Parts: sequence; structure tokens; C-alpha cells
Amino acid sequence: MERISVAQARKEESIGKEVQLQGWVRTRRDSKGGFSFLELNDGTCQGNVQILAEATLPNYETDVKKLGTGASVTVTGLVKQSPAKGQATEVQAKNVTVHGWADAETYPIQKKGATMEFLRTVSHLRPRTNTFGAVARVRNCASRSIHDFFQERDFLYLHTPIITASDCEGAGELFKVTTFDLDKVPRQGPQIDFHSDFFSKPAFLTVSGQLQAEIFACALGKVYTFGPTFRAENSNTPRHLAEFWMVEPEMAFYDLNDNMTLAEAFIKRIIQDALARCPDDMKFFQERIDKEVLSRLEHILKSEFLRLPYTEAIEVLLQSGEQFEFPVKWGIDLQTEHERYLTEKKFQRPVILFDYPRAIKPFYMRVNDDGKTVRAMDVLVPGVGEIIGGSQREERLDVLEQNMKDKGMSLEPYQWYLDLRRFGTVPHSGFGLGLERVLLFLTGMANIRDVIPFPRTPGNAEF
RNA sequence: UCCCCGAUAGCUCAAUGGUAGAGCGAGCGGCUGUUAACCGCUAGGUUCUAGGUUCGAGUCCUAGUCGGGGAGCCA
Repeated sequence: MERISVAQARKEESIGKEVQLQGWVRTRRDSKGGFSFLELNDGTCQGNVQILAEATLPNYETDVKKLGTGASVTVTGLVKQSPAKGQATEVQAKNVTVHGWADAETYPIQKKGATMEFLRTVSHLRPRTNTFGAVARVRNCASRSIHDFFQERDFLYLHTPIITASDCEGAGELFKVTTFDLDKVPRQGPQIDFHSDFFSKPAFLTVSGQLQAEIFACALGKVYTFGPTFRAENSNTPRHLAEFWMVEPEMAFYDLNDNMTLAEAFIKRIIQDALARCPDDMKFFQERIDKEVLSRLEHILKSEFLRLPYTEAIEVLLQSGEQFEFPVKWGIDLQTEHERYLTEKKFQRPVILFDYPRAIKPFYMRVNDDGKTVRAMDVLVPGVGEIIGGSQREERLDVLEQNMKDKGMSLEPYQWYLDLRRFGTVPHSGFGLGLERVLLFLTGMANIRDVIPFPRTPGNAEF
């Protein structure tokens, strides 16, 4: 007796095999002809396998006829060609063993559709739905693509720390990490006495592994990080999480153009793999979540990403004839409405904006010869907006130090970072990509809270 | 954090300031190689919380909580 998955049982090559299947019942349909149909799902694929359970089963009346949505079972039987439409195969049950019942009066996941908002309140049960099963599989697929893409290009997978002591990396508000009893925080005068805290200094959850990735890129060439990232911003939008997963490649001897080429190939690879490896899930998203998702992804695959300098983007916006809520002027940070116009209306394909004004970008970005702009890039995609932010890093010690001083930073905590420029400095580049942002455009899901198993947002850390 | 909208049965939603309803789901019965099955019946409610106005509040007012849309911050 072979134990197989629902995914295998649905394939025609399984016909004729005696098998064992284990999973959860999605629905039961009874026939007065003396049998019932069970739809069994085990999470291995979008589809269910239809189980034919006849009244001759010894526990037909006592068990089978009481099975409902959510019950867990082991079924043994013969895989046959299905005589009816809707599936290639079905399993004629020889034995049905019930492991756990799911009381239909109280089990929240019933056959009828529920809203995403409701399912979010039952995050421990929502993976049992079609939608969240598909999201979980596509998320897994994207994670695998990320590793495959970089590993095939000889990048080194680098584990950067979750806890960090540098408090001004310039990427948003940080969560504090402490072992202090918050009712009795030690003080020296008005100041908190961090010497007695666990790390002897203020510590935080990381907002980026970039600076540490630079250390390894400047020794081993090409590296990438892929891990959780934390932002304590009070952001209440469908595109922000307090805890999310970020991919950050960092490459020695890459200039900004190399960086852009890599970013474009990277995004296209993730899309290709999702379409190739999760065709049923992608079809489900197309039919039930977002009618445009497949055509949008195929369009991105076919398109060459437009590379547009910030200064030219400003010109395009000024000459667009559009009425923007926020007036356009060289030097401003582009607003969502401006980005949407460029990528969705004007060019209708992904746009890589680069060479941003120096004043609106962080200290570590490489200053251009004009002295006014830096080698920053943002990748904008239609529908989702910014999914990648990156730059060529400033490798010249004197320019970097001046940058930091101009931004009012203290150089002392960054001596290790400056050492990378003091000793054997190299031009290098990198970017950050938010996994959940990618999943938004990959699946067509509308809210980022529904593409991560357990979302953490302001006021919510349930489960 | 700011602006706008919402919260009523397990779920999705109705209900001029005057007796809280429907569809779906669930239970029971019927029918059928069924497949978002179909037909009939039944049960199901502290109308988000706390105050207030009123003879009377699901409905009006105030505050709060949670959710949605938009904006900012960004990935």
C-alpha cells in the first residue's frame, strides 16, 4: 500500500493503484443511490481528490455520513478513472478512518465564501481555505526562487543579525530590545542606565541587513540576505507590515547599471517560477482573486524595464498635463500618485527610477559627479508601486565622511563601516526587495496582511 | 499619525426615531454519479463598548475599540 498525496492521486498515472490518502474533508455530498462523495484536500495542491464512499463500508452510517468540512481522515482505496466531469481520477474507498471531527455548528470555515477580513480573525484556521493554501504554496515557491536565483549565480547566503546596536541606520523607527523590567528601569539621574541592560547599550531589532552585508560583499564578492525585518512605523496601509521578510543582495564591483540588470532578472525569475511551478494556484488567483493577474505578470515578463533618471521623470511629470495633488518640482520625493502615473499610465510597464536628489536619500549612497544626485534606484511595478529600493554605495572614504557630517551623523559608531573604505575599498551595490510586496503582485491579493502567515501590524500581534 | 467610511444571526448584508429581516452556512427531511449540487422545513440576536438625547434608539449625539479605503513613512 503506497501512501500518496492528493496532488499525486489527481494524476492519471495513479489510476489502478491501491493507495492511502490523509487529509481534511472539504465537503461531503450524499447520494440516495447508496454512497457519498468526499472532497479530500491535504494542502499539496489547489485541487481536491474525490473519494467515493459506498454504503457497504462498515462505518458508513456511523462515520462517513457525519463527515463535514474540516474533519480529518485517512482513506485507503483504489484510484480509478472518474466517469464524471470535473476530475480525471477518483478514489473508491475501501476504508475510511476518522481522526478528528469538526463540529459544523462551531467550525468557522464553512463551504461558503468568507471575507479576507473575517479570515484574518481566524488566522490559525485560514490555511485550510483554497486562497490561503494557494498563498502559502506560492510564497514557498517565491522563497525557493530567491535562493535558486542567487545560488545559481554564485552568491553566498549570509545570515545577518536580527539584533543590532546601531540606532540610526536611517530606515525607519526601530523596536527596542531589552531585558529591563519596564516597571523599574535603572536610571542614572534622568538618563536610562543602559550599562546594566543585556547588551550594555541600547539594542534594537534590525531594519536592514545592508551594512553587515556590505562587510561580507567587500570580502567574498557577492552575497545575499533573506530574513525577517522589523519596522516600528505606525503604518496602517495594505502595503506595510511591522515584521516582514526582505531579500538584500550586495555585490562588490557592481555599479548601478549592474544592479538594475540584476534586479530586473531577479523579478522576472520569481514570476517565471511561479507560473511554471504553481500553475493551478496561479489559475485560482486569476479566476477568484484578480482577473488581471496573469496578463499583468506575462506583460512584465515581456517588457524591458524602463530606466529613467529622476530628473527626466520630473520633466515627464511636469509635461504630463496631469493635475497632481502634490505639485511636481525637482528635489521633491515622488509621491504615490506620481509613481503610479509613470508606471501605470505613461509607460505601462515596470520603471526603474535612478539618480535621485542627494538631499532625500541616505548617507551611504554614491554621490554623482554633479554633486546634486546620488546613485539610488527604485523599481516601480504597475499595481503595487515600489518593490525594490537600492543603490550603488559610496566607496570613497572622504566623500562618505562628508556625507555623514552633512546629515548630522556621528562618525564614531560607524568606524567599522568606514574601515571598509579605508582598507581595500571597492565600488559595490545592492538592493532590498520585500517578499510580501512581491507576493502582492504575484497573487493579486489586495492586502499585505493576507500574504504572510501571521501579520504583525500596529495593534495586532495575534497568534 | 492624518482624512473619509463602516461595525446588526456562524458568514455576507437589509431595516423613515416606533414589533429586528433576507441570502448563504448549520440541523432535519426529500431527490440525485454528485462536484459552488438542488427542493422543503427548523433553529439561530445583550444590533461593537461606555455614556448621553428622547415617551421610545439598530437608527441621533460624544468618547473609545476594531475593520476597510486614501495619504504619509517605506520593502
